[in-house]
Amino acid sequence: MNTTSRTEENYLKAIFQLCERSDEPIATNAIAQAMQTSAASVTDMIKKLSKKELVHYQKHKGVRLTDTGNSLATSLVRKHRLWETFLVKKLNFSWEEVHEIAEELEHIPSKKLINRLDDFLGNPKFDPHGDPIPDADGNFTFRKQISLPELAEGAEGILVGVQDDTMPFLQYLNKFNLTLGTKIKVIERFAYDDSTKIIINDEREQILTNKVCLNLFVKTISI
Amino acid sequence: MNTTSRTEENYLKAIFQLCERSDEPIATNAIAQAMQTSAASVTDMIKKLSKKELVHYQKHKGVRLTDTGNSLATSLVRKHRLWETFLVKKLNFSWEEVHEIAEELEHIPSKKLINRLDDFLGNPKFDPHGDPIPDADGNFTFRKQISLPELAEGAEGILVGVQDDTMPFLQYLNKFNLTLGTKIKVIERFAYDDSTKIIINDEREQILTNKVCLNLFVKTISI
DNA sequence: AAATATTTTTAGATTAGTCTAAAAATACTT
DNA sequence: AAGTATTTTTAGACTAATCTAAAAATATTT
Repeated sequence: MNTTSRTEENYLKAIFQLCERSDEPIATNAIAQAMQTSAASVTDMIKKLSKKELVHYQKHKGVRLTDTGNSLATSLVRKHRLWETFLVKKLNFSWEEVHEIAEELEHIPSKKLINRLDDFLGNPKFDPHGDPIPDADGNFTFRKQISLPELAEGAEGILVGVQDDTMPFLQYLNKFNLTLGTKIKVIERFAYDDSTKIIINDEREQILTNKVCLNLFVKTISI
Repeated sequence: MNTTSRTEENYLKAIFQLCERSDEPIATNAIAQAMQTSAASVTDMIKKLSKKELVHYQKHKGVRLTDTGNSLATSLVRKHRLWETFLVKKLNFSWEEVHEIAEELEHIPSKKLINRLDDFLGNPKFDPHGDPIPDADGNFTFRKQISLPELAEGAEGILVGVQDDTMPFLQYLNKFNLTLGTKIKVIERFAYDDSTKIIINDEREQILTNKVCLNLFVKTISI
């Protein structure tokens, strides 16, 4: 049988996501943590995926996705992000609450379904979180993260990282609810003192000094 | 745990559907046939569902759904039919090809999702096959089948049965592609000879004699 | 009502995915 | 480089859902 179970799919996706940040092979323990399961279970599953040639694996050396494994995982990400877009744009869900439902929907197998959904949504390039949606061939625009001062006036972005990761700075951010994933819209830049007026999560206005802005990385959203 | 697995859900739905046509308790074998599995597996599952109080069961006496079992099955039917409607009305699937996909989608658990989908579709009362869609409380209009002459001019129906089931008649119907599930729209009735002009599947016009019409049962569609 | 046929249930095995506990391999520390 | 700590793998067991084959219960026929 050349079919993948829901569980196998979830493992593939977890590995895919762990690959995104590093080119190193992925450790058993890292997968166990991501999947909320034991290292022993992960080893079992890795062997199975390896036999199916979905991952490259040598004992004690971690795993990498094969090309088939990678394209399978990419198609899961495509489905996940298209369904999220559907939930937000058509069913009026807020973009914090869609993840869990999309985790389910992404396992619906029909290729025709997902391509029709893609068309129905107008072939969006990015999902409501600002993450790129792979097209039917698995290609997607990599959107590099930029620092907040590079974000144009009027543009929106998602907070995805910080330069300065010392406690005082992180505490400062927390005070203003500037947590990872927060949506930031640049309202205006003031040349006088280089400060920037933003709106946080479409709700609250806030002024940030240039020093703070330089330490924030965002991904732009263009829906 | 008060949660039902995908497999349990499929059994409940099968039992529900077998209940629809008869008030008798459902036989193990009937379920086995519907589920394409062995009678032994059915007995195992029945015991499990009985322990969960989703079915009433006595050995060798067949099963019935309990109230909870029934409302669970009803909510599956609701989901199935709403997703089918979505696929046909929004994603332009033809209504023969949606069943299989809806079999998957009906297991997505979120109540909020299905209610939003219902609203998005304009709270339809019937699915593309003409079957009634239960509302959020599990109530649905029972639509009795009528013979074709009872269907008003301009109205549409789905062919669901025949009175005369002799070979010559069935062959006659086949020649005109009047198979079960065919969509029939009444264009005009001619008093002169009691014949009826219909459109078959939105495609082909056809004239039927009264004798033929009297032998056809349809369910009306009101979308 | 006895014999036969059918249906349903039990018994015991199988597979996928998981677990814990112990063994083996690798990595770190001094 | 030797000893300790950590990570990974193996071994063996568990659960859900299934299977086949045999036993038990019910239904049908003569």
